[in-house]
Amino acid sequence: MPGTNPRRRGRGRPAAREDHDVKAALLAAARELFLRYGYREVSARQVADAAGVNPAMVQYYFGSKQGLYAAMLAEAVAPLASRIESMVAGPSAEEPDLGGLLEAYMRTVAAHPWMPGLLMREVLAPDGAFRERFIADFAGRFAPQVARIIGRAVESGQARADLDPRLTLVSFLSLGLWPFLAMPVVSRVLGLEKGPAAVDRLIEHTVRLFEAGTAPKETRS
Amino acid sequence: MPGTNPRRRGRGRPAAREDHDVKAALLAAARELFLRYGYREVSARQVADAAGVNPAMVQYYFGSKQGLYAAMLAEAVAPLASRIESMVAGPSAEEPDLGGLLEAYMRTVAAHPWMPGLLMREVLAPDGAFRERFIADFAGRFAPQVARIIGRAVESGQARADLDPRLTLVSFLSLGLWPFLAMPVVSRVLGLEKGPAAVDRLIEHTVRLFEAGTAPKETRS
DNA sequence: TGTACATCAGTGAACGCGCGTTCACTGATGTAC
DNA sequence: TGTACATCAGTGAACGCGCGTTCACTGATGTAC
Repeated sequence: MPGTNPRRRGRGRPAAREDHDVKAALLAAARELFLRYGYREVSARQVADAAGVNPAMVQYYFGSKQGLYAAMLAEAVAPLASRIESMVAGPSAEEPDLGGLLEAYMRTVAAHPWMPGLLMREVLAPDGAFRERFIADFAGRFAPQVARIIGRAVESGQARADLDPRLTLVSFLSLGLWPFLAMPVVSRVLGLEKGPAAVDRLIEHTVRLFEAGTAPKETRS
Repeated sequence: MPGTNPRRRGRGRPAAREDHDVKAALLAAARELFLRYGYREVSARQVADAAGVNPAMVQYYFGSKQGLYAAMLAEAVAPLASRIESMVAGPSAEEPDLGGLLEAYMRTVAAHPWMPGLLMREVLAPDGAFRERFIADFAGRFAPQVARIIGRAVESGQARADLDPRLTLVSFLSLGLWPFLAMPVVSRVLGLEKGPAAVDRLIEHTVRLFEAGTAPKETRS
């Protein structure tokens, strides 16, 4: 009875087990490794090892390493995209609250620590494989919407009249994103603490700076 | 006369030529490729090809691919470091002008387009090979100095009293660095122009936003 | 319910390729006499 | 100045390795009768 001997090398179709979903394990491992270290830095074998799975399963389930990455990315980004969608489509559209929007944005980024790194890698890399798709699906959708919100704030007198909405969006994104990326280094170099309280303080500081920086000139509270 | 026949395969010590400095060619090619695409993305063979040089020359002159990268980096960063050194040690130390400092910082970055990408890659990569050295030589030296300048501005009443100098430095760096990194994408998504005039406008906008954002509350010009 | 068999999930070895690096070797150049 | 030779700059082929991917094969599972 060679087929039923559990000591035999694991060839042939393995017995079904509820706790062993190869595809999901690959996706989870891919998420953990790719989002942290980037596509090029991680080999398909490393992902398979981390998932406890035969390397050939990458091709079996996803066609290629790129296919696995794309599937993982879609899964990871989808909830984020819908969250940002609701942020920019919410009441902000009617009566813009740039400070509130910045805070919501920063809290979203803080809740998804892999986001700045991913964005940097995809935005930055002069010939990243997923750059175009990322721009089309993500940046291209939300950036103009937020720029319009800022424009409305300028028109309604809630923000400084000489503000260029697009440059202000660049400042908005810079202030909200980069700090999270730089935090590990900054906290070492400047002795800043980490943890949720530090994140709260960073967000509070940043929102105040941005609000003061964009407030109309002659207004006082 | 095999040795003097120019058609013979190029073995043996090549005749000296003034216009052919192998080491300098490697450094130049390394600068161009590594600073643009990053260490891991570029192979030593690619650098050698770009330099028009035998791949073994990487080991011959620099010991290893890492050695070549380190030599290139030292050469590229040295003038930049001294420039920043003079910026933070200049009159800013006595009577701080944060807006002026930000403008000088941004102009330096704009003049060295590879700088943000390099910083991102070295700062970002969770286990980049040169991360520690970079922090020790660069970030660790200047960041505390600038934080001190900001602190002095707060004490002297030139900046808002409730400002945390370290968090303000984070905002300072974010505003000054990230836009250059994101510019290629932002200009596509938002239809921003490129070129020196656009850089001027970005810097003017950013300095104004930062100055207004850090200005004391009750002061008016 | 029992049996025959197509399908299905997965294995494990191997493929070709580019990588960083090594190494035996070459002939021009510099130096000593 | 001429000659002998150590040194020096560089060549070109090869090394072992990890990569993404392919492929022949296996035996459990699902289905048809």
